[in-house]
Amino acid sequence: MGRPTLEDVARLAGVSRSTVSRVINRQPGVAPSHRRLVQEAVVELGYRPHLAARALASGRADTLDLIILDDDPDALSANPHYARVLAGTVKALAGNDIRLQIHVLPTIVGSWAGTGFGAVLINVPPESAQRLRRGYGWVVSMGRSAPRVSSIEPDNAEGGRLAVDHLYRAGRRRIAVIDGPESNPCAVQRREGGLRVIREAGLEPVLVRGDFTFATAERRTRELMAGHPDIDGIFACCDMTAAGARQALSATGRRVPDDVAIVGFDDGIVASSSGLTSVRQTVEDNAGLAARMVLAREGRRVTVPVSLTVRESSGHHRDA
Amino acid sequence: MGRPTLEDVARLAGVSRSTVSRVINRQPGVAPSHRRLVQEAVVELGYRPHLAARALASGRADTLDLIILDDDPDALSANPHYARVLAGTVKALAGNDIRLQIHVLPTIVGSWAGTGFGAVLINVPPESAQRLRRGYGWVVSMGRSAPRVSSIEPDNAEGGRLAVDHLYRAGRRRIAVIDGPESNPCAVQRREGGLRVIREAGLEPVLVRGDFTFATAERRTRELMAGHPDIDGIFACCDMTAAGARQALSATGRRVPDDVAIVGFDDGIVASSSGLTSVRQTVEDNAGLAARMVLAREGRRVTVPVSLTVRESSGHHRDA
DNA sequence: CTGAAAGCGCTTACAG
DNA sequence: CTGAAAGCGCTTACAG
Repeated sequence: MGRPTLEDVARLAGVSRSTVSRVINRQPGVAPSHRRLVQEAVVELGYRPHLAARALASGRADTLDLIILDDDPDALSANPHYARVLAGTVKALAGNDIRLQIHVLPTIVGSWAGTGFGAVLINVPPESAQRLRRGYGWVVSMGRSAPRVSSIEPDNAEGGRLAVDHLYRAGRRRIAVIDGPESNPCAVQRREGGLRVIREAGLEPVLVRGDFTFATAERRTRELMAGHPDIDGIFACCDMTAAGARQALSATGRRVPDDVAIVGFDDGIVASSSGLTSVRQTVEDNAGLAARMVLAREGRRVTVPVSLTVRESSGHHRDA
Repeated sequence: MGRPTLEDVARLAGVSRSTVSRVINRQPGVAPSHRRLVQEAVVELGYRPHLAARALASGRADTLDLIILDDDPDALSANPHYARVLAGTVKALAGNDIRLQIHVLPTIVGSWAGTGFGAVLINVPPESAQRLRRGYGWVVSMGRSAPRVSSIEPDNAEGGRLAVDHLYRAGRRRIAVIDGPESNPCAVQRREGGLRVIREAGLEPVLVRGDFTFATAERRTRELMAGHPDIDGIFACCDMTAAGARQALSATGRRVPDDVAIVGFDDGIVASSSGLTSVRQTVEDNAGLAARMVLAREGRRVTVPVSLTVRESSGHHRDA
């Protein structure tokens, strides 16, 4: 007999399809007694709305959009950070019969008429996020955004502090910070958190401009070590940057961590598979929460705690 | 005025909606003259089918399923290989208005009634693939599968040969191979390709049982080096395995590549971000091709060439 | 607060 | 080979 329909629920509850529809969609203006009857019928039949039908009737799609701003069209495979976002979103949507529409774009042009439930935004600058919010009705940004845009972000500044504090405690006194894109609030907060600790310790920070890519980090670290051969600690504002820095150090004959200790940020696969000390952020959980916030139309700004995972790159002792 | 509908096309072409539907869906039994009229109208109006409506009317979904078999529910973020598959699929589907339904499961239980266009299979053993093929109507397996299941795979045996040959040419004579799950045809072929080269060189191979995970590789490599301290080269059948091996070597005081050279397989982010020599397979392209094969109902078995990317872990010389 | 009815844009027997 | 018609499972004015 196939899956139960609205009609089945209506019949069992002894009301009209309209009423059932209203209850399902949490619309106001339904007598509490009817509401209860419908809810019971839904449970009894195990009813779940047919999303394609809803999409057709309502004109909106049964879709959650994931919008990733990145110049690299292959970013999804090149940057494991996105994979974590995707993983978290997929997990949050599991069983919900909601489809994910993934967009990887270099930039947001014009205005979008989002046709689905809404969108989760990655690396989208505040102004664009604002526009998308209007087009979509509902968006949640990963990382702080414009005032009226919901967001969820790790405690970036605290992460920066943890990283540099760790380097300092390990005895490092010439510490460089490699930051990320100036347009990325996360990158800026991490840098500032790190720089503050360096200054508070009475040290002179060395700042290197990064862009969250391996290649740039590698090049800039070579330049850094040429100009400041006494650097003994590096805080990189993401793991890819840390990996690039390590590559440059190794290529120029420095030992890690003996000569230079490195701490990254993300604690993703790049860090865990290569012994990189890193600030841990729960990307998967954050993305899952963002997705759920979109679906539930929740508007708020969440900051998530971070921690430090210590590995070999900052001097974790060997066990044999 | 909104997007054009079937009705609009029918009116412009001067035929019925039924006829238009038949042309759109490439069904036989339409007069060539009518077919042309419809096609012209489609182009003129820029008509594209409303997939939710089609899904509702036909009972099938506008969806491509991606089925990943993995014991780890977080595999999507833990293993960057899947991210590459996802990236390739998303790219192939871009602009097609087709949604991706992603499933990460420990095992395939019972029979599935696939409701969408079909499925791309990752790590699905032949018998299950066979069943899914029936349920879905159309599937394509990443990696060789049952006789009647279409597949696309890298030239695994050749990759194994390339890897070991490279170690041999670098002067390594005590070479170990860490393989993958016995149930995974890719893993088996890589191992056999590598072992053959070792034997052909008149050497005695050392085989280590792996499972494509970092943790197992780390543990087994410790055991390996305890039992065979003279090992000077390791071919690991995937990058995660290579990373685990390297971790174990470093933890037990061996230098890479000076004491032991390592070659992995995949050449994904784990390899490129940490100087790991690896056999390159074009996962993204392969996955994209698989997706397109499902949509086009193409049935064939494709083998894709591989190559070797040499980095520090096998003795690539330093540049400064 | 409630329901009858039209309609979303397609597909698919069915009759011809 | 073709078209009129029913129907997929919902939503949403509209009237009451």
